[in-house]
Amino acid sequence: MAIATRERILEAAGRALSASPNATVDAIAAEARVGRATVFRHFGSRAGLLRALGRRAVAETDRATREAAVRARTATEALRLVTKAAVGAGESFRFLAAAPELHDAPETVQAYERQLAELADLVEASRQEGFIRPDVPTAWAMACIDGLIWAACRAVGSGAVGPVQAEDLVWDMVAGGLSAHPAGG
Amino acid sequence: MAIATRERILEAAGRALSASPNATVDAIAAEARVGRATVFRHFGSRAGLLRALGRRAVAETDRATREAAVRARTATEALRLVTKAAVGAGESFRFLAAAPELHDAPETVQAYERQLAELADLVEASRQEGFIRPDVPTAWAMACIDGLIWAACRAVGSGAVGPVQAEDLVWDMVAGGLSAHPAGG
DNA sequence: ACGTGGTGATACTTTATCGTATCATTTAAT
DNA sequence: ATTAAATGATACGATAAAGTATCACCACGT
Repeated sequence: MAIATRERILEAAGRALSASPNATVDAIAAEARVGRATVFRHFGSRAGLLRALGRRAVAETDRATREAAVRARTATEALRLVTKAAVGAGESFRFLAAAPELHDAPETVQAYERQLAELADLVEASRQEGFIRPDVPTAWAMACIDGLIWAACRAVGSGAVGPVQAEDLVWDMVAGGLSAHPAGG
Repeated sequence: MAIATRERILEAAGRALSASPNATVDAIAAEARVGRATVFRHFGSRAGLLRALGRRAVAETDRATREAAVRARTATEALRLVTKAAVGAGESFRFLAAAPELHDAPETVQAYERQLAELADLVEASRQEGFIRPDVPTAWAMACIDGLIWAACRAVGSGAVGPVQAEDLVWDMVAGGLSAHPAGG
């Protein structure tokens, strides 16, 4: 059951760390119903566990992004699908942004920056299609999307809105606030 | 120079903790150009320092909110002024939301919840004035405002946008995404 | 000049958590 | 049934940070 155990630890770590970013290995092991030693056997160290979580988040985001790119016929539609996908998946690893351990993991940092660059390209392309308004800085558009995804994840987590509704609400905000044609998408 | 030292420590703590939420007392003292012992003399413990920061944030937010309420003639205008004020001041103590030490400080938690309730009242009143659309849940409106303030603070911090521009951008998003009359405010 | 209060520096204790080692126990494959 | 691998429990050592105690120093008012 090596693989299952490993996966169980990763998911438990996600839960524990999003509840409190300084969760100890002990707490994570308890959350996973696993001995503390097993965590070290699988990941070597706490930092190793964090790195594994980072890799997982990057891979999952890439998968969702690729799927969106395949389905979408316009950049704007891709932007919408990517945003929605991020709302759905974001809650699982959104806490990683606050993990100082990952700032020292060049692998994860590079992948994250690549994803940001891809998102910037998407925003630019959507602007070319006339969706994003010319007067909105790309950096601000990206910050907004990020902040709204964050807000949606938190709202879902606290039960204020449902998971499916949250995706629509985020895109409504993006379309209303950043677009010249609020109805579009 | 007791008062000046205390204030200097508080501001240094704000900088250090927003840079990395686990900053040690040692790092905070260094940032304040102060001996580590002095920090303990003034605040007793690390948790005491965090509590003092929390009280400070609550007081500052209250002050800004009251000032906005005095100036504004409508709830919508008050919402706009409060939002802008939060963008301006938020960067100083936004990191406190991630401080687990404060979740155990009932005083700060209560004050924060009171402020959230006041914001909810403001959103409701603005809805009555026809600004916030009827179909937007109040909880989502508040989450959005929070997320956008967060985004603006980060964008300002990274230098992507200027501090004054950020306030306008946030309100543009709120007006465009949550309002029936995007021009208003 | 003198004493007082605030400060810096330093050494020390305590505590929490990481990480390692060990061994008995369970689980899965053959 | 036997064996190898994975696991749980536990104990241990190492380290980093919190918190305490002490002493020398400086600034300031009288």
